[in-house]
Amino acid sequence: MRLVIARCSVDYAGRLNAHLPSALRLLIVKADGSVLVHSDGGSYKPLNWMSPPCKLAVTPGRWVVTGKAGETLTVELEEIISDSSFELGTDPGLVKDGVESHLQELLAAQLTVLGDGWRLVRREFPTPIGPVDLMCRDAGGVSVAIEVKRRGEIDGVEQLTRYLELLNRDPLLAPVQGVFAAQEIKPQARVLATDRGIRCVTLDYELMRGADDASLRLF
Amino acid sequence: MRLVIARCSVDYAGRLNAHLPSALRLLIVKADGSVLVHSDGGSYKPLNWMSPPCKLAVTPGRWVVTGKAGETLTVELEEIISDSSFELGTDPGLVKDGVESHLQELLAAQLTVLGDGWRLVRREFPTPIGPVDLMCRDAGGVSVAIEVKRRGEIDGVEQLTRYLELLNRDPLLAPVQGVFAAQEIKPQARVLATDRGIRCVTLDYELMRGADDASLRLF
DNA sequence: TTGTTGATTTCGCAA
DNA sequence: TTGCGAAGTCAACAA
Repeated sequence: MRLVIARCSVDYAGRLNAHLPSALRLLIVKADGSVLVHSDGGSYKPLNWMSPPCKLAVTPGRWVVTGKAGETLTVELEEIISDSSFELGTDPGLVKDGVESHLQELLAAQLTVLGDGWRLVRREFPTPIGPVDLMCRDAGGVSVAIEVKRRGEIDGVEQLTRYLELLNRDPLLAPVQGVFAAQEIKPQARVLATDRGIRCVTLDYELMRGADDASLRLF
Repeated sequence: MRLVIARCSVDYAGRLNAHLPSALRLLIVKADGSVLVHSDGGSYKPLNWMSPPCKLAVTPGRWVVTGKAGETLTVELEEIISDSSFELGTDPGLVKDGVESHLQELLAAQLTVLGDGWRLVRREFPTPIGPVDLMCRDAGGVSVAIEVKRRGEIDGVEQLTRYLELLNRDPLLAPVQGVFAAQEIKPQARVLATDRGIRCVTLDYELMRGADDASLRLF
């Protein structure tokens, strides 16, 4: 990894064109040849960058990075303040806990959140257009397809609608009800879901995780 | 901006929990207090990070960064290889060209691309499920809702279909026709749109920008 | 290889 | 401030 602090201007030409006027910035060249241009603010996103795979051509005062699809990042170096390189080696990688799949697990184990007497048919119930997160039957034996999201937006409602349309063609399952379950449901998504007869349920992750821990402690 | 190369392990606790085992990494502390943990590969996204606004508490061998919502990033420093700081100043920022909003502007100013006698009712025409990019009336006074995309895919057709369904419930507007306009329209999107009676129009960005420049030169 | 979906998404615009 | 849609989205996983 090479770190350069330099006064530079940058141009990108690819899907769009973008230009950065001259200023002091941090340039990072990673082991795979990818280049990041960072300012001293903003978020984790660089001002400009080139993703791997790409090729870096260095000439005095100018770097030209060319990507797989022919897009180019051109860095004009005007003044180099600092230039250093380090061998970091490969990274063991990130371990995550608490994403959608976890939410799905918890809900599958706590169907009483949705109603008494519900039972799980299966998780990741397969359909020709993709898997339904949870397939259940309610106390009356009616099929219910559940879409689980961390944040419920319109796309998720569309997704569930497509599943329901398909599932309702199967006489062994029909009629199939829909439940849209998320930690947070956007107003527009709620309007669309309600308009289509889909029930919306807000999930409390901390509460569900707590209930899960409590049930584990009983054994 | 402070750059540290160090052997470290990192823990994040917020919306989710994430852990990074010990390894050599680049740590960036920006002027606004935000922290980025980068490995020597991957993309421009850090392995772990804390976005501003946040507060950094430094003790020997340990950094604790606390975010606005109480989430924390904890870095355990085991061995520091390099540690340097730089004053970069504020960045003039990025200039972009070629994104959807620009395409929408150009089309609004050049409705003749779609047909003679068309007039613009308004851009970003509001509906309960989101704004329609362009609302127009054709030469015969018939309402037309236009969805503008850089790349036309199925999602865009679905979006326009939702708008049309809603708009056609309004007796003051109905019947409302649909136009799907994009620089590039995927075959599947074209098939779906055509099947639903939506007209597809491919936009030539360079040509439209040229026409725009030409019209400006007349004044 | 191609497509789909999730993300600590981030970013920008408009109400 | 808040909400919503786009992004040079990226990245993981399945077909």
